[in-house]
Amino acid sequence: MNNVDDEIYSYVTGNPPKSFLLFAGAGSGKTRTLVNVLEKIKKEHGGNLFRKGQKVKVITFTNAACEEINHRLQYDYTFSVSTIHSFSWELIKPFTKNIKEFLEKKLNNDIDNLQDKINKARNNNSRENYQKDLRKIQARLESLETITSFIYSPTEVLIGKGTLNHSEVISILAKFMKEHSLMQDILISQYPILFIDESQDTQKELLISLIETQKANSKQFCLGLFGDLTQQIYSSGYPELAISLPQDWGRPYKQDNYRCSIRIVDLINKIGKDSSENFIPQIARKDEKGTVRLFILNSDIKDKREKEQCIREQMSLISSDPHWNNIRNVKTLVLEHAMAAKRSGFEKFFLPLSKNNIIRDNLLQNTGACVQFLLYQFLPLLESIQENNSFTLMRILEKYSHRMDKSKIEDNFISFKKDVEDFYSLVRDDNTLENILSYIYNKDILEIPDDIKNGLNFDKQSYEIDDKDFLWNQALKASLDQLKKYSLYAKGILSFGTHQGVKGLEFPRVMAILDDSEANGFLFKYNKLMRVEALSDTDKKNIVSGKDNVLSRTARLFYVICSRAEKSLVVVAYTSDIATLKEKAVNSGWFAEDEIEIIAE
DNA sequence: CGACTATATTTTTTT
DNA sequence: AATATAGTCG
Repeated sequence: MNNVDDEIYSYVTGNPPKSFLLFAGAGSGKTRTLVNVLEKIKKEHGGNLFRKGQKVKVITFTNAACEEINHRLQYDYTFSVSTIHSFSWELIKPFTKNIKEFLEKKLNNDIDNLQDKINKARNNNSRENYQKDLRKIQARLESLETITSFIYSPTEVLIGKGTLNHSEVISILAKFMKEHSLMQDILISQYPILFIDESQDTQKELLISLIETQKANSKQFCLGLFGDLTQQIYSSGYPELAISLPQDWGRPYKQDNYRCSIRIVDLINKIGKDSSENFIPQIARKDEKGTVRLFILNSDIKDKREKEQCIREQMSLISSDPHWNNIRNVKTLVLEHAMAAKRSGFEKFFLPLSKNNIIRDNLLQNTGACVQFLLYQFLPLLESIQENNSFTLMRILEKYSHRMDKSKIEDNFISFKKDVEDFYSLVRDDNTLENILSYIYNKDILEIPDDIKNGLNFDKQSYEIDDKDFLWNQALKASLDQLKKYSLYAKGILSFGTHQGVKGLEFPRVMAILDDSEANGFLFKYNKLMRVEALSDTDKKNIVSGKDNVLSRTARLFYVICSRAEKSLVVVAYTSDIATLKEKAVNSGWFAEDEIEIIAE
């Protein structure tokens, strides 16, 4: 326990308890503090809580964080750790009637808005789209009557089964807590102490309702928010959190950084200062000096992948660290998954499928029948053939192949064996998935999921742009090699990560790639941050009115990615104007002249 | 043709 | 939430 841990412990166990917002920057040991405080609560008050049937609730942003904290608490029953979504769902689940009322209101409201748009639409195509949406909402509204209970399942739209999606679950809890003191009572009687990790990104409406709950029950309820406003990177968060809290809240802060080397702490302090006036600089606690470099390249340079490998090799010399040579030892951060796909060579397979949100989610989470078939049946089968491993091949066929069952009869077995042997010549990395799968389909070697089957036999005349059959058809034109690369990415073996996805993580060597020209989103613009691209009128308006804006938003994301690095960091910036970007990098004090390299061609 | 409007685009979150 | 692009109206 250190000072801040003791301070927080005394807030939580005081009479009355004091709620608090802990400012804990990157690498400051925030989770350590959380765990220390919780362990002391257990030691001193665990028995008391148990007798009252109460627990300390801890809310995290991701499943991964949930698992990490649970592990560090040794899965102790004094605590209940969950993601914000499952927390919300658990609380609202029993109130089917109220959820129905909420949905009725929401859906009617959506219907009115759509009706408005339909009336105003001048374009037939968009009118039809609105009408299509309208019919979906009306169907959902009608199905409400017969629903006896809801399920939380946003990936499958099961009409009539009463499904709720991510944002609905959060909104419903926020609304229930705001309007019904019963909901507040249920919460605080179960969980008199509630800690929220990554509170800077916690949904604004829910955070406000929790703060209101605390105000109304300040004698029996302690709300502890852990976070770092400089690391707010989701737009659903609450940027005004710090200034909106009641005066009687504690505001401890952790200023030390135990993660990053001295030079990196220096860099992130400068970025942080530019992102907000209220930024508190960190103090480096590591002895290591560390290395920071900025490489600037032209946006339309060819072979980005190759250039980036050259940069890794240069970094190995600059930082005297041979691990930089191997991409697997360097966490490479890109803004979007598509950029990782292009750099890793699975874009032909991934890009078409990513146009459909459900397939995309399945691809990124290894879920769904198609993805699981490809990863756990199809690929292992092909790899066993390529590796000439007949033992594994037989094991897979025995487990998954229908023809194996029928092969009890001698004649069947001989023809099956021949079909498999003939298959060998098709199994080449450069052959298309379509060719390989067609053979498997025709000879019934494995049972292929319907969506992939429909993709193989695609012959529709008209279809939507996210039609899953069409997208599978496109994706299957990719080579086996692409699927193999995707499989490595899906299993987390490739060293790529997205800028937002690595929140909370740390890596010895980080390559942060800034490439606006390749990005499809619209929220972040590194070239605006670097003063290369002019600010739009909207940007200027937002800045003048003190609203969150591209510059502050991008600066915070830049802060997050740079602060992941423990030893050394290279920022790879693509731009249309190398000279201006360099000037900004030097003038802002972020990089020294001799830390900047330019790759012209 | 200029003025205006509609649309698409990203990340993360669950059983 | 910001903006480029495609499409439509007068």
